[in-house]
Parts: sequence; structure tokens; C-alpha cells
Amino acid sequence: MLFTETLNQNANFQRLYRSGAFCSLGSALIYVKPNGLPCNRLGITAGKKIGNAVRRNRAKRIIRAAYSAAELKLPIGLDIVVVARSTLPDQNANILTEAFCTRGVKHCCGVSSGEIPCTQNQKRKPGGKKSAEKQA
RNA sequence: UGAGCAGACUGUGCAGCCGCGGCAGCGAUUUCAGCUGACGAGGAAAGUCCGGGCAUCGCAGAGCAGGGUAACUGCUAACCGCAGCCGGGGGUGACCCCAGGGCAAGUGCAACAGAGAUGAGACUGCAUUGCAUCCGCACGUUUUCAUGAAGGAUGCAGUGUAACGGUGGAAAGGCGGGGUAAGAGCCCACCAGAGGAUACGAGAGUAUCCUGCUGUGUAAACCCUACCCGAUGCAACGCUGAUUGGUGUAUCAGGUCAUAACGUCUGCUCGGCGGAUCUGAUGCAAAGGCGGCUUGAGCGUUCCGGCGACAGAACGCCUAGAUAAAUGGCUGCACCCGUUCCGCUCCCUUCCGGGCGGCGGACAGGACAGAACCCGGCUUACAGGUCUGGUCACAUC
RNA sequence: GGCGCGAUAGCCAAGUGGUAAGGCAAUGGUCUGCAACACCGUGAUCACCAGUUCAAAUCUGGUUCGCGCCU
Repeated sequence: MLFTETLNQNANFQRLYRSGAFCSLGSALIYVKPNGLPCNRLGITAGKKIGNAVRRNRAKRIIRAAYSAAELKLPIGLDIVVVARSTLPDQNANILTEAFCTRGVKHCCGVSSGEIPCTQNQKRKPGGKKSAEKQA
């Protein structure tokens, strides 16, 4: 991985779930947000819903293979978290790779150039919702 | 040929393209990045159910408490493990299963039902004695009445008994005969258990004889007997280490209390050690990094001892060490499989159709499951396949 | 990775071998002109599979699921 480090702290994952711009790739979801660093950071989530350790490891390998295929096309300076869904280990890896190279790359370029905004998810913060109503 | 038993092994293979992990080498060098090479998941890596190594803590010990194991002999570093053997149970058999010490040391519990539930009880009964009533009526006294009398019935009270009946998981050995007023191991034969003696065996135990001793079940109830166990776990532990708060801890200073309390040594007691507590100051610990981290009760072959588990000797080999966590992704071919589909062919059948028949092709599928300090076991999950040795049934010779 | 705890009606739960308490909710009935309140009823494979026992929610072993701790 040329310009990529691993994202391994729980706080960073929570930050992306809360305020990242997400996009569906069929059997996976991606959350993207700019990080201000001269490199990309990649995090992978394969939860207990997917299955046992063999299925989780296969999901992570497929995601990493898809990312490395699309890496040269991505802009630099992003945090990316990929969440696997339970149908991912049953599929052929080419399906996800193709989706990542087209829709995922488009989404990341949009976030990097500012066309897709990284909004706060207000459903998880009732306080923010109230203040917005007061302003209205 | 079919069914079934036990043991051992294996657990898809090959090629191409693209990748990953640490290691070694090359080149470069402050690093990063690069190239080459060999290596890179399992029989259960799983569950974390046992046992050990290793590490730290404590060490002034003793007793109690607590936990574990349970026929016997061995193997092992150790074991709730394994091997052999004994006893019991299951199967026609190969063979399989068993928490398999002691309720006959003591205590507890045994609902409901039942007469009675622990060495208990007297319901229905059986037998007998006394009293009362009635039946019976030879004979004696007698006008009648009444009284006595072989025997029988009913009721009440007492005595003996526990066979029979029903309840229950269990009713104080079982069954048969004798015996008795009726009964009872009261006596006898056989059987079951217990105790004792002798013989054999390393032992559990087995065989024979004697003794009338017969005192339910439950110890995966408390408990007793024998043996074993310090606690915590690699997030242990050692070195290094940025920022700030609480916390813990060490030292120093000051205040308060006082010989009893408190803290600590495993839970308690004795005992040992520390006076205790509050405030302030200073230092240390925790993120991360490095070590621990893979040469080990190691593996393979041969020989030898042992029924076997296992032990010994010689020679050879080095075989994963990740940390948001590598050991893969895709494609093609081969292999295996199919109450799928198509085609050809064979058999049965008049036809419809049928065949746990064969061949070829297409399609779908190929299990359970991923090292995390390391070993020895156990348990659980698992598509299939191979080999070896027994057993039963049928047929043929 | 290591250590520990739990599972009982839709929900909260008691239950130390002998008929599975109780509360809320649901539902049927009585009361009322109709409701509410009140009263009387109704409901459990004790997570699952074996074993010990005459008898297991309880005791023992295994499996599944859930939860906590290692600042």
C-alpha cells in the first residue's frame, strides 16, 4: 500500500461513523472524511454478524484487495472506513472490486473536492436538533 | 453379497496472473521505499474443562476452613489422562458403557398415597381368655318361671402374632417344607447379602468351607476414610516512555489520636511484621515501543525392553511468530459427489411407463473451521476418502 | 488472549430435591345505561441434551446464547 496507513483507534472509527459521508457498495458500506494528513488511512469493520473467524477474515481480505486495486485512482488525505455486510464472504471478490473502482472512487473524489459535504448526523444528537429548531 | 464393530491415516491437487507476513542476502543509507531467496494454520488451531512448564507476589510457620480425586496395578513432568486387569450392565457376536470407596461410624431427608416410613404400625385379619346377650337343649331341682350344661353366633375389653390384602421407589432377606392355638429364621433345604477361615494372585478379586448374623433408599445430602492442592496469570513480568486530572504507591515534613484499634502475610484463628490516620511536597506506575516469543517433556527412521500405555540407544532434521492482527484473491484444468437436466444404450412391459442399470455432456456443490506464551490430555464440530483386523446373516463349493 | 457471571409467562422476578409464589401487561366474566375502579377466572417443555435419584427448575457433565472485568 503506497500512500496508506491503517486506522486502528476506536475513537477514529466513532468519528467517521458520526460525521463521515457514507456510500453503499452493494455488499459493503464506506465512510469517508478528510483528515488533513499527507496520506490515506484505511479501517475495516467486520463485525460478529458476518460469521465466524474464517468468514470475517475473508471479508477483510476481499476489502483490502478491492482497496489496493483502486488505490492509485484515489485522492490523498482521506480517512476511509469500510464496513462489511453479511453477504460479502459468499460473493466473488470481483463484484466488490468493480463497485469500489467506479462508485467508491467517485464518492471519495467528491468528498475530497468538497462537493459532498460531511454533515453531522443529527439523529444521534438530540441537543443539536433542539438548537436547530430554536434558530428556525 | 449385505449389515455391523474396533483401530490407524488423510482431510482436494496442479498451473498462470496479482498480492501479504516476518527472516536472510544484495544495493542504497538518517529513515522510508526497492530486488532476490527459502519458509509461512489444524485435527480439531475451537470450547477454556483438567494437568504441567514459565513468570511475578508472599515466605515464620502451624492449625482449621476451602477445593479436587475415588475398585486395583502400572505409565507419565503431571493429570478428572492413558494402558492392562477386576467387578457390574448391554449386545446373537466382533465389541461397547460405568462419578465403580464408605448409609454395617454419626446426622439429615423420604412429598402424595398408605394401618404403618425407620429398627415403625395394628386397619382388614387369624388365634385365644374374661364378661354380657342370643341360639341350642340330653339330664337334675321344679306347678309355671328360673338356674346349671357339650357346642355355636354377635358385641365389648385384654393377650399373642405379623403370614395374607391393599399403598408405595422402598414395608426389615426371597421361595418351599416342617412346626404352631394362630403365627414368626422358631427349625430345615436352596438362593441373595454380611462376617470368619483356607488356597491362588502383585492387587482389586476368585474358589471352597463354616456361622442364622439379616440393621430400607439417598453420600452428583452433610459427612467419614485415603491421597493431592499457596495465589495470580504473557493484558504475567523486565526495560524505556509524552501530556494532564483522579487513583494507587514510596520517601520527607507538619497536625490529630493512642496501646486498643487498623493495615498486611490467602478466608479464619494463633502467631509474625508495620504505631495508625489526615494534609502538603517530590518521585514512580498506567497510551505507545522493545524484550518475553519460539530448540521443545520437539519431530522422523532404525534397533531393543515391555501384553500394553511407555521407556532406552543410535543417526538425521529445524519446521509460522502476526498485533485493526500475514499465511490470500481471481481464472483454467483434473479429481470426488448428485431422489438436478439432456443425449445414447441395456433390462422389464401389449401400451402408458418403470429400473439404489451403464456411458457421455451440462449445471450445482466439495465439510468443520484460522495460530496469539508453550506443551500433555479431555470435550465438542466435521463433506467425504483410504488401509488393517475381527463379527453376524444369506448363497455357492 | 485470559478470568468470571447468568438464562424461570409478553415484561419484572421469588423459588437450597416433593403441586413453580407474586406484581405489571393481555384476555374472559360479574358490576354499570356505557366506561373506569373493584372482584372472580385463564395461561410456563423452568434455554437445550444427557446422567444421579423413587422423584430434578434445583445436584453433576456437555452444548447454545447473553453479559461483565483485565483503570
